[in-house]
Amino acid sequence: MSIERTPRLRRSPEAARENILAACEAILLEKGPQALKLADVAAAAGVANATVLHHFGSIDGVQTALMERMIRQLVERIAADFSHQQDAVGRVGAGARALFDAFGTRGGARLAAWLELTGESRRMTAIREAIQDVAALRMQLDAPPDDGAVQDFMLVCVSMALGVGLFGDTMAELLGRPPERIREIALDLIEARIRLETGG
Amino acid sequence: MSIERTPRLRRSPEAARENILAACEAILLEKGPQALKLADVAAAAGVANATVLHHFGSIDGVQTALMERMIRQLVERIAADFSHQQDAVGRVGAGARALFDAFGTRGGARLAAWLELTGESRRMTAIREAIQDVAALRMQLDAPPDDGAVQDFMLVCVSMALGVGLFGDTMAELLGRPPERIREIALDLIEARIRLETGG
DNA sequence: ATCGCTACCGACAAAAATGTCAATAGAGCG
DNA sequence: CGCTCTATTGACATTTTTGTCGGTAGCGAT
Repeated sequence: MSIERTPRLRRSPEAARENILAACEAILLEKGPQALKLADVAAAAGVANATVLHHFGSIDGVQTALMERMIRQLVERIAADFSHQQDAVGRVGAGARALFDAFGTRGGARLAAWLELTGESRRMTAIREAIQDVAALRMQLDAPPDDGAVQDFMLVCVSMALGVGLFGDTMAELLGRPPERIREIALDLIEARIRLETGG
Repeated sequence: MSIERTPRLRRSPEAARENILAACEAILLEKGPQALKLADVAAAAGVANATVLHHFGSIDGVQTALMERMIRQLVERIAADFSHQQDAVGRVGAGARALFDAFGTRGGARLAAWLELTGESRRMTAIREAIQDVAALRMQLDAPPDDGAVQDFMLVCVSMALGVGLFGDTMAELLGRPPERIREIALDLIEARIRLETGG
C-alpha cells in the first residue's frame, strides 16, 4: 500500500518564521530554555530540522530571533496598558500592573532569566533597548526624566516584577499559599510608596 | 624526550567531591548553568572526565549535588546572620539583608533561577526544604507562626531578593546607575513596611 | 503551460556531549 | 614488603545535537 503523505505546505518566509517562533515560545514557557533543541523546535512547529535552519541559520539564530520577538511583544504590551491611563497615579498603578503582568504571564521573566543566566552580550542589547523603551514610557509621568532616584526606583520595580513573576508561583505553591496574593502584596508595596511620595 | 607527568593525586572521596563541586560553583557563577558541561567541569577541577562520573554517576548527579551544596550554604549563611540579632526589628532587618546578600552574591539567585527554568520536581524538593528552613527562622520572631499574611509577606521579600539579586546588577549597569542603590531601595521598601506594621 | 524562485524535506555528515571499561597507581594495613 | 582497596585515568563507545546537501514541490509570473 502507498504511504499517505500530507501535501507539503509552503508558507511565506515571514509566516514560516512566525510559525517556528510561536512553537519556540510555547516550548520556552512550558519546559524552559534548555529544552529549545533543534529537533524539538522543528517537531513542535511541524517542519523538518532543515527548514528551521533554512530560516534562522543556526539554533543560536532561532534563540536570538525568539528573544527579539518576545521582547518586542513585552514592550508593546506594557506600552498599551500604560497609555490607557490618564492621570499620573493611574499610570503608575497601571504601569506597575502591566509590568507584573507581562513578566508574570507570557513568560517575560523566564526570558529575562534565561538572558541573565547565559549572559551573552549580543543578546543583551535587546534588553537594553527594552529597558530604554520602558524608561521612555516612565518619562511620560510628571517626574523629571533625568532624576536618578526615579530611575532607581523604576529599576527596583522592574526587579521586583521579575522576581515575583519568575519565582512567585512556585514559591507560593511550595508553601501552600495563594499565588495571586504574592503579586498583590508586591504591588501594594510599590503603590504605597508612590502614594507616600506624591501624596506628600 | 620523556613526557613529564605530574604524579597522580589521590584524594579522599569527600575531598574529591568537594574539589569538583567547588569548581562547578565557580563555573555556575561565572558562565551560568548551561556551561556546566562534563568536560568543562572536569577541566576546571583538574581531573579526568571519568573521575567526575566516578563520584557522581552522571552529569545530572553533579548538578543535583551542586544544588544541594549551594542550598545548604545559603541556609547556613542566612541562619548565621539572622541569629546574631537580638530584637525582632533587628532580626527582620538582618534577615532581609542576609537574604539579599545570599541571593545577590554567592549566586543564590542564579541557582534558583536555574531550578525554576528547568523546573524538575526532583530538584525542587531541596528548595522546599530551604524555604521551610527559612520559614522556621522567621518563626523565631514575635509573629504568629501560622499567620498567612506573614508567610505571604515573607514570600514577597524572598521574591524581591531573588529579583534584585538576579537582575539588579545587570539592569543598573544597563542604565548606568549604581548597582548597590537598587538593593538599598528595595531593602528600604521592606523595612518601611515592617516599621509601619510593628510601630503602629 | 512552463519557468524561475525558493520553501521544504530526507538522508547523511559532523560535532559535541555523555558514559563505559580495563588498567594504573596512591595509600593504608598486615 | 606484599596485598588490598579504590580513586584515578586514557582510550574508546554511545548517544545526542547540530549542521550540510542535493533534490522536490508549491506558487507566482510570464
